[in-house]
Amino acid sequence: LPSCNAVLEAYSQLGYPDRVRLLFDSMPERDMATWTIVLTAYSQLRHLALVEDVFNNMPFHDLFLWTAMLSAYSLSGNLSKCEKLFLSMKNVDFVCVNAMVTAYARNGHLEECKSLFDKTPSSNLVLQNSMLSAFCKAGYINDAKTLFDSMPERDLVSWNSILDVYCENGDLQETKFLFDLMPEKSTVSFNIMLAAYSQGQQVDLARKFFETMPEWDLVSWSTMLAMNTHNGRFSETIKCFGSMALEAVDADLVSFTSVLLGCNHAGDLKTGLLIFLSMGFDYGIENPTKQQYGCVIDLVARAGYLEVAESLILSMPFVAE
RNA sequence: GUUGGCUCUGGUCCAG
Repeated sequence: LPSCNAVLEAYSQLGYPDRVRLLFDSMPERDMATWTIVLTAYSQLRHLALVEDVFNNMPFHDLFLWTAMLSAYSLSGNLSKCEKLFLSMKNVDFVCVNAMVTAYARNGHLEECKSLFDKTPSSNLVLQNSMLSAFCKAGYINDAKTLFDSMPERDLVSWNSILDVYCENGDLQETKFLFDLMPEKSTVSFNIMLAAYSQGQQVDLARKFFETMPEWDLVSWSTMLAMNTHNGRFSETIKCFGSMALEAVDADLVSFTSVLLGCNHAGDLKTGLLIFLSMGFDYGIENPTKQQYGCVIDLVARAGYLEVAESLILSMPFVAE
């Protein structure tokens, strides 16, 4: 059973919800861990109905499962259900309180977030990191800095969070200063620094910095794609998209959006269509969003193929506006 | 003496 669960969790982390489902259905016995893994897998899909179904059909509930459910409500924007569940819980621990703190922050309720944080007797590192990130999201730079400075210990997440505060605030100098000061760095740290250059309109510096990065993940590439598109450097966007494939980093919905926007701005119908089709055929992205359909329809229509544009509109999986 | 839950980074259309 533990090994089954481990495989189940691996499928979930790799993003294979279908396999999670298949394995789950075929498992002869299941324990609490099994259910929690499945619930978490579904909640990452943002498919709340499915998650609630699992939760309600559970024979037993424990703290882990409740926390996973809190997180599911939080991710899907159901703050009131989240809060209700939290208040109904008899025992809570740090992980669970932290999930609730994050839920408030994620859904724009900084007051409640801060209040729960302050109310929690002995804070810990993760909780403080969540609060840091909450201040960042709300643009409370000074509160973030005060908290960061007062923390008895800091880990990589703390540093990345405070780095992001200055990056989001558009303070390139301070971001760079902190970045150089960091005791250790991860790809996330590099990605934040890259975003700071990009936000500061320092396209050339960003490009240079990108070259020096120890490794690139999907976020690094997406940041570059978006930057090139925003600055009207369409050929760079396409070049980037090609390099990304060469590095075997699979583009996702976010990175495709930047590329399609680039095609749109450049009025490159041929490339836009190729990319749009490749998204489904080669990358298995079956659910283009309105924004992506919008790019392609715009391109097609501007090129004068009004009938094609019309049939595209009719083929969309949602109602046209 | 590790089978499961929480914290950090990317596109933001539409609307206004």
